[in-house]
Parts: sequence; structure tokens; C-alpha cells
Amino acid sequence: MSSTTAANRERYHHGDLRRALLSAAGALLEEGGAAALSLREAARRSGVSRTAPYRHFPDKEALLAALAAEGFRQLSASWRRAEADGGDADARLQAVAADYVAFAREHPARFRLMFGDFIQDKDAYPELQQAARESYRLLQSAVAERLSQPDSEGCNVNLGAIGSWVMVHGMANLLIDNKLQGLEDESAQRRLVTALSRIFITGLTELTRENSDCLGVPECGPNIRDGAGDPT
Amino acid sequence: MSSTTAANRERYHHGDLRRALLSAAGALLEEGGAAALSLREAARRSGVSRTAPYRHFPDKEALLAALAAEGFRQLSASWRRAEADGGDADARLQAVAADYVAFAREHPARFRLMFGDFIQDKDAYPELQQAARESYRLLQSAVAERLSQPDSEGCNVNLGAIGSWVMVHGMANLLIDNKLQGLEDESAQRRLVTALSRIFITGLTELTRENSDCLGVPECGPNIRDGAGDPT
DNA sequence: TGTACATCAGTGAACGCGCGTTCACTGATGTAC
DNA sequence: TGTACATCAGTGAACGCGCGTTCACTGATGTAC
Repeated sequence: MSSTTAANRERYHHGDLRRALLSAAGALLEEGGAAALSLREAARRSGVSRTAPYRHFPDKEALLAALAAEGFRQLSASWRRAEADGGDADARLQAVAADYVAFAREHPARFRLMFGDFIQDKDAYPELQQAARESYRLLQSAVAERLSQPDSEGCNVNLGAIGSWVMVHGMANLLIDNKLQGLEDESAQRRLVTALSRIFITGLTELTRENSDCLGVPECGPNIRDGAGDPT
Repeated sequence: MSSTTAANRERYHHGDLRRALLSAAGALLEEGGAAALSLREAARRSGVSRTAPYRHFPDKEALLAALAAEGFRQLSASWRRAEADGGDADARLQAVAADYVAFAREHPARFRLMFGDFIQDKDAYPELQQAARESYRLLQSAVAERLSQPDSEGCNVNLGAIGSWVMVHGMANLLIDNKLQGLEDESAQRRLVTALSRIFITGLTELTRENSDCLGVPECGPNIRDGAGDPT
């Protein structure tokens, strides 16, 4: 990587500055979080002047949005990989939950960027919208598949998906903020996420089996606009 | 408030600058989040020179820690109020869950400050440690009481408390980051938190009743040092 | 195959901003005698 | 009750920092003829 950078630095035209900036910005994110990420430093690390990034991103927020979109795509990719690995519906849902938490632990700053309030108007970034939507779709389908098993037939998928999301999201956040003692190693974390997932599915089944009762919860989902059918 | 400020501004000695700074900083937090909070602006709003805050806080982080501690005390207070209101153990646990989420929604920036990574070494602030510990203690005792009811006797309290925390924390975070669509009004949010709580307790009961089985999860708790017995 | 020219992707100087923190200082307060 | 004096809680100037962004510019690239 450093040899490539050196080679490119010789030339006036960088070659693929956009990608280089995303990679440098990603490294900054890992090192010091979103607060420590600056366009100037990303440019510096890409061996380019301070103002060069403006040829590729209209402003800083656009770069943040691109990084967040990358994150969603990574998450989706890891879920698709797990899906390809096979296993029954139960194991697959557990893998989805574990991957969510693992992603947060491995890329905490990225995770915060994806779910936090760093980007003001997300509507302005259709790439980000779409990547986020796709991730939720995968989560939802894993839940739906699990709930279509004989033992929990007819359970409310909407509530199941939201509840699963709430659960993994809560655990991911507590973990990356280092709030949980006694769960430092990965296997302990995995056992917790597995246990919570089992408990949740069991409770959901018990309370909503065969009548799709939603326990009074209104229809809800992720707050992501569907850019495909957007009339604007 | 403005009259008090005006009156105090006349005097050389402020009267209670520490409290004034905390209040101004709290307002800044509400307005623009922790990123928009600066010592200089808090001083300005307290009608005092830029350097005056250093008479009351060694540095900016100490002020952040004091704000976070305030937050935990508010949360604990609202839980004690609910406890005093009576109700059965089930209703009380639901109130605890609903209050957690309501607190986050009403004070999102405070909530992020309390649980995020803004303060580097939390060990340096025993007041904060203690306030956080007390909050978790209250949450845990509400869970313990609920699990001591006949229908779920012998369930694992440790797992119940962690799971409940994960659940309300996940929902709080998704809500303040505006990730949930169709749950804009408070009553919908309350119905969701109630439903998830019921589902969780039902599942936990089903899986761990009368044998205190922990489903392979190691003993764990909040990552808060006990400052009381600290030998240093 | 050579060349004029439009377009693209960089540069470098500059603007204007707010921040945390240190330092030597001074006005106000309260306490010991 | 009066006063000397230590301590406390402010002030104001200054340091040094990094940031996002605009602007007029120029070197490199590729394409039409």
C-alpha cells in the first residue's frame, strides 16, 4: 500500500483518489472516531493537497455518507456469506445477530457513523439509503424465515424484526461503549447474544403464535426512504 | 433566570458559578449535542470571562463528567418516583423500561453523553461512577422483584437485568437516532417497549424457570468500578 | 498519425472561525486577633 | 468593633492549534478532426 502511494505521489494525477480518500478516512475513523476525521488529514494521507478532495466530494458530509454506505455494504456482505454457509433457519438468525454485534465490535467508529447523528440530511445520499435498506431487508428475511418454522408459525414478523434489531443494537452499543463487564472475550459475547436471541424468539412465539397478534404495537420499520420509487 | 443572571453579572463574585455553568452547559447540550458544547460558550452564557470556569472544573472533561452524573441522578430519581407510585412488580418493571426510553427521548444529548465515549477515563470521576452504579442497581432490583413473582420464580436475575438493559438501551438508541419509522408518538413507543419487555420476560421465564439456568452466559454486569471500597 | 482544444484533476494561498488552556494579575471576601 | 492579611474567585491578554471552504490557477489527459 505504501509503495502504491509513493508511486502515485510522483504523478500529478493520482489514479484513484476517491478510493484513496475513503481508505484514509476509514483509517482515521478507526484511530480516533468520527470526531477525529478531517478532510485535510485524509488528503494529507493520500499524498495530495488539502483542496483536492473537493474534486470528489462536495463537502465533508458527503465523504461521511460514503463511509457509512460502505459500512452497510460490508454488513450485508457478511450476512450473505453466512447465508451461503447454510444451516437451519434458527442457526442462521443467530448468525445474523452475532454478525451484527461482531461488526460493531470490529468497527466501532464505523458503526457509530452508520447509526449516529453525524449526517444531517440522509435523504441527500441515495447510495446510503439504499445500502441501509438492503441491510434491514436481510435482517428481516432471516427473522421471517425463522418465524416460518413449524414451532413458531404465524408469529408477527414485523414485531420480530424490530425486536431482534433492538436487541442486537442494544448489545452492540453497550459493548462498544465498554459498558459490560465480564464479557470481554468474543465467545462470552457470542453466548450472550445467542441467549438473548433464543429468549426473544421463545417469548415472541409464546405470545403471538398462530394469531399474528402484534401486542398493540403499530406497524413500524426502519426509517429509510425508498429511493427507487422516489418521484423527485 | 435572566433576571438572576443580570443581577449576578453586576457583582464580581458570581454567587454560584458552578451551578450556572452546569445549567448553561446543559442547555448547550440540548441545543447542539456534546460536539457543540464548549467551555467558552458556557462561560459566555453565565456572564463570566472565558477562564472563570477553571476555578470550578480542572478541564472540559470534568464538566462533561458532572453533566453525565447529573443525568444518572435524574434517571434514578424518576425511577424512585415510579417506585413510590406503587403498582405490582410487573407494572413497575414496565415503568422502569418506559422511563429509560423516555429519558433518552427527552434528553438525547445527555443520554449520549452518559453512555457514549466522550469521557476518556471514567475512573477519574467517582461521582459519575457512583451515580451510574446506583442507576443500574435500581434497574436490577426492579427486574429481581419481577422475577421473584410466582410465575417466574427462580429465573436468572443476572441474565434478566442484562437482557432488560440491552433491550431498553437498543430501543432508546434507535429512537434518538430516528431510525424507527411509525413510532413517532410517545404512546406507540410505549406500546413497543411494553411489548418487548413482556416478550423478554416470557421467554426468560420459559427457558430458565426453576433452575436458574444462565444459558451459558458468564456472570456479567455493568462496567462500573466500585469507588467506595477503592484502596487508592 | 498529428494536432488543436475542451475538460478534468490537481495546486497553493488565503479567509475566517472557534477552541482549550496558561499566565500574571486584581478585586472581593472572610477570618484571627 | 476595627484592622491586617490570607485566600478565594474572578479578569484579560495571549499562545498555538486545526479545521472547512473558496478562489483563481495550471498541469495532464483524451478526443474530434
